[in-house]
Amino acid sequence: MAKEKRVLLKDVADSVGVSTTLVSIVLNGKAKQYRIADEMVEKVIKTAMEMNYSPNLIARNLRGGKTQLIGLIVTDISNPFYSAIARIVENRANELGYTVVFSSSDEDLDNTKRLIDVLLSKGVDGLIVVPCDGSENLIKSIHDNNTPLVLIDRNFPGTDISFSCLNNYRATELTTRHLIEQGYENIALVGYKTGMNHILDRIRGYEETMQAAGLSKYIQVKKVNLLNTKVEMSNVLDVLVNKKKVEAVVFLTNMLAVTGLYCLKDMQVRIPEDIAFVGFNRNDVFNLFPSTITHIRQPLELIATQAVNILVDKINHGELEIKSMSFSEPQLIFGASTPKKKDI
Amino acid sequence: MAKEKRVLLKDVADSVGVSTTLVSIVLNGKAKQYRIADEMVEKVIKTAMEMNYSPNLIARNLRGGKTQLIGLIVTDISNPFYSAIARIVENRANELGYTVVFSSSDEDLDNTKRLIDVLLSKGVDGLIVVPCDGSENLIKSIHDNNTPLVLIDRNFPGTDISFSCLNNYRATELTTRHLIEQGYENIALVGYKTGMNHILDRIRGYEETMQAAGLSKYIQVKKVNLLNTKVEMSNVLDVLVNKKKVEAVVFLTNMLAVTGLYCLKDMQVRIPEDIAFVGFNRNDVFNLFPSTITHIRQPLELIATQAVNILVDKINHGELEIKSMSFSEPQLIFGASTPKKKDI
DNA sequence: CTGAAAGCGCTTACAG
DNA sequence: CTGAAAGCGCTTACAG
Repeated sequence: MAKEKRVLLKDVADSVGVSTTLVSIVLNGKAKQYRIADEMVEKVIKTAMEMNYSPNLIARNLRGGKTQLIGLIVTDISNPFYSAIARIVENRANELGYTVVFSSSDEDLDNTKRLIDVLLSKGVDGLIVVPCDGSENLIKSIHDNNTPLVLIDRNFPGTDISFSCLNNYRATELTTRHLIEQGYENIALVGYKTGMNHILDRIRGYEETMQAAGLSKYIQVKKVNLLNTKVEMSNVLDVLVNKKKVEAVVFLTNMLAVTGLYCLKDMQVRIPEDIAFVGFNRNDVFNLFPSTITHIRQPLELIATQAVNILVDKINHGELEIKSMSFSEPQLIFGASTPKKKDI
Repeated sequence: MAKEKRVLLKDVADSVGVSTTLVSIVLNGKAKQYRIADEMVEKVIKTAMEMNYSPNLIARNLRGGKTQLIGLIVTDISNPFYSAIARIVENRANELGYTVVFSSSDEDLDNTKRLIDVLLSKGVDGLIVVPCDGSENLIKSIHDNNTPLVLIDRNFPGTDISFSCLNNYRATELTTRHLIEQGYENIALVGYKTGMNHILDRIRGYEETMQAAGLSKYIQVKKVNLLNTKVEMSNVLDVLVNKKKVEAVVFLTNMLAVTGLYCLKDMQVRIPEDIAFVGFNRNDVFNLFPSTITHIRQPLELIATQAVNILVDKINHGELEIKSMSFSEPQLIFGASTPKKKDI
């Protein structure tokens, strides 16, 4: 129970009877480069193992300026969508020898700024960020400061900041086209209030597809507030269902879809008998629903893995000037919630 | 776009025209202690602000041996239960000036060992760990090595390792007593295969309460495997419902409860008409269920906050020898899934 | 092939 | 009140 002193490089060196330089070289696999004698290499490694030596990364990092730490800023780690991303980021980062530090911004600009400062002062080698509304200038300044940085899930078009996200336009284009093919015309969209590009792209995908199909007069986009979503969602759906008599509704995020499901249930509106329903991303909740739910599937594995790959490239090869854009393609999963209209 | 050099302590010192010592003292709030002149303090702080100086924590840590980093090892950050804990840990850690590094062990001993090594070599000041089955010796050795360590969610009784977890015995005692009061007798339990104490305690709470009520002959504990839970759950529920004719079933984790809900739905077994149902922890899925679900509520906020508090105490006051045991009390949330038996 | 020494950016006795 | 210097534990030119 005595405070065991940690084994230092010097301890190993003393034990073998050589300099710390030699031990450091051997343990960093540069023996050949320095043409160290084979027996020496063996002896050093053996001793280090026996003494259970592990380098103090802090010291190593102070020297080399690298921590092998990646900072991940999401809006809320307890949101299943982001914790799923976090897990994939973690796995890929581990494979590449990195460890992940995470933080939640709660979609707040000041928080984001503070978190980035904290993470940078902890010495993270780079950042993966889900940017919040209004953070474009902040992110740009970090990027211009030559900090390796990759956006995930959302991006800033027109900047040279790298990102990995869904092809959002395509997601709603696919969805809308599917609904039209199934015979629906009065199709509504439910998103949330934000200036962020991922949502705007999803809205455009819907609007332009409706327009191209000559259904402009049915275009209606409802935006709820992210805060008291439940109340607003009830109101929005009440209008859409009872006043506008929409035939199908598309939700732009997973949380919106789940909330929508609850509200429709409360309103005793049946899916798909009374209204066709399309969600965004899979959710466990869908399992319990009488009919399977049609939804957009994001290739999360790909999106998150790409983000790490791009970031580590930047860190290692100093490819800070190069902008990597990774748009992953969505998949539409057909369920019973969007049957051919005549089938109802 | 030029690589801006980071502002160093020395830069500030040069700018003011004093030594780094002085700047360091002022910026660390020790001006009074060293009786530094007020104008000097003001000038230093002003200059540091203007130059946008932020200390290199790596260097500071190398010197002081502290990183203000906490390592959190859960079984899977993408499991909503653990991501909820992670979020609370994050919040409390931030309040206390710490940042969280997280890792997922996948309930695997070797992973746990590797992750602990990595986190320690990153220089985390302490660890919060959800220990996996068979990790007792590993954890003990870390603890004996005087690394600040707190277990969360699960604990090792009979050791002097601090922990913050639910009063697990009480959870199933409450539940079982409630069911008995509602008039049920043939009550079954579904857990999973593990030697970990939290599940064993929950089983004991059930068994001893059944026994005390003279219902020993009805005691039946089913254990599914965590891997292909779905298939095993179907089989288990088939036996319980169709063969054993149980009147009520209690699930020992949230994932088990949700899976149970799906399986019962597939089997077209109605809740509560055909069987009474008790879940563990709230889940969004419950919202969609025709009747509200009776479930055990863990005070997650308290459990996670306590874990951080205990850990930071250990880190700051070196209270490594003191064992802190925090058992938080469960709450039974009554729902429509466990009505009085005669009401059915 | 191997070692003495400088240096990464801080903090903190120690000296004045 | 203030500064010169040592030291945290490494790595890496530099010298031999």
